[in-house]
Amino acid sequence: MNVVTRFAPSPTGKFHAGSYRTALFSWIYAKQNNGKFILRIEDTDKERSKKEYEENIIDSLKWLGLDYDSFYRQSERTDIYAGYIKKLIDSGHAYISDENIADSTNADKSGLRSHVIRFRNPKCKIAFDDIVRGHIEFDTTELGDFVIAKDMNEPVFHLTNVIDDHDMGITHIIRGEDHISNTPRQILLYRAIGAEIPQFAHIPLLLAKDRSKLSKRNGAIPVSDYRDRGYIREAIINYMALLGWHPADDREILSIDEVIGQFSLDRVQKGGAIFDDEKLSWFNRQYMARLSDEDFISDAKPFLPDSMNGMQDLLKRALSTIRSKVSSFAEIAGLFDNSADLSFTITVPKYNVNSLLWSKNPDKKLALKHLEFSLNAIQGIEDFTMDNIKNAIWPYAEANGKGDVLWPLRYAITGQNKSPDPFTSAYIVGKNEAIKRIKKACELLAN
RNA sequence: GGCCCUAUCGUCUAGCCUGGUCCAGGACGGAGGCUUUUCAAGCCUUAAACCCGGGUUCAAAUCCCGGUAGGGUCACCA
Repeated sequence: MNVVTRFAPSPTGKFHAGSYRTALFSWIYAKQNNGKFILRIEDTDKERSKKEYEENIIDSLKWLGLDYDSFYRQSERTDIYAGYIKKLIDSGHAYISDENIADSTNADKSGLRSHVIRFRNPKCKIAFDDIVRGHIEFDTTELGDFVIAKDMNEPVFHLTNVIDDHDMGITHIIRGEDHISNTPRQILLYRAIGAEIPQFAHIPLLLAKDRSKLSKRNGAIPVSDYRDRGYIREAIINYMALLGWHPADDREILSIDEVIGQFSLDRVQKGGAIFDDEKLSWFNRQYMARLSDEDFISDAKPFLPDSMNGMQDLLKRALSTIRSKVSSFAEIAGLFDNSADLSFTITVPKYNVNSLLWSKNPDKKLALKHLEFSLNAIQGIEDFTMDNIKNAIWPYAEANGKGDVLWPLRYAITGQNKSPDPFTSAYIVGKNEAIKRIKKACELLAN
């Protein structure tokens, strides 16, 4: 069988994790079976559908690399639906119904039509076998004669969804669990139009922290925000794939190809999963760590503040520190802000003399003596590398007390309680600047 | 409320089909420790779960029944 899956969002909000995971599973399933993946914008609700949301969905899909083979927009298919509605009425499956608007239970009665097209419900038992949940049965009696169109040119979700899935040859409908209860009436519709019923796979919902359905108002962060914050797309895909699915072994870092290779709808979880931003962040860090220095710098470039322009050398010297401090590219800028970990590389630190003293042994003379040693050692280094700096000072520090020697040195260079170690810090600022700063600290201590 | 779905550490999950190898494994997060005596990262260690009650069985996280809890859905939205 030639597998065809689809992702059918309504453009009524930004593309967030909930719908993204649904799209991802559909996409993976299509790829894995050498099938086709279709994007269909379900914009039949003219009130709530917005072009900007459609663009956000398309952009996000593109950024993530979820490519589709065909693209449709329901608002452009009105004629097709009208044809089906006519057939349904002619065959007696549907009828034009007189509505008593006053009796409607609908809270908002504005916009209600006096005539509407309803499906003639045969009121029977419907059963289907869901790929992830197994056998599910419903009695459609309570559904009544549900509305399938407001008029010939304004069909409603259930109808357009069924017609399109049939028309586009969708073989597997992979969608959220919230659609389970829509399935029986859609099956009724498939039968009425004489269509084959596709396979259903209802995947569990993504939940907010309070275990309710993830939604815009409920902690759902748009995928485009992650892009803007400098997340790596593979990290997002990897993490999302693991929400509701798990490979047979214990590995968690999986490439997209590995996920496609191992994915199976049978192994999809039945219970909903809470989206955990911290774990996503960990995944992103893992993927950042795998980047070469060159790739890291080029990926980071768009996120660097203007003040970093022309400071490529500094960026390179500080790279190992940056890598250890950051879990997304957008965080790099913050590292160089006032009083942040790397601000000393841009602004010469100001501090109180006493800060130069190791708290467990606050002795000015001792600190001065050790600092003078470090100064000499550093002045004597020809090739100013991190290793050479360390080798020049480390034996002395071990002999004379690491805290006593290293704390004043680090503080002299960085002026901060929290910063990289003294050797790294010296290396990042460079030999001349390091000497300058240590000399200044010595003067302060001498007075 | 009706209908439907679900139920393993705080979170994501493995195991459940084919009962014993599970005093339940991995990962995130937590706690503690190590390190170039500050941070971060890294490494090591550690706490932490089979919703409850009945069965079936020599043996149940795994099978059966009944509760309970959570979620979804009940539109002229999708």
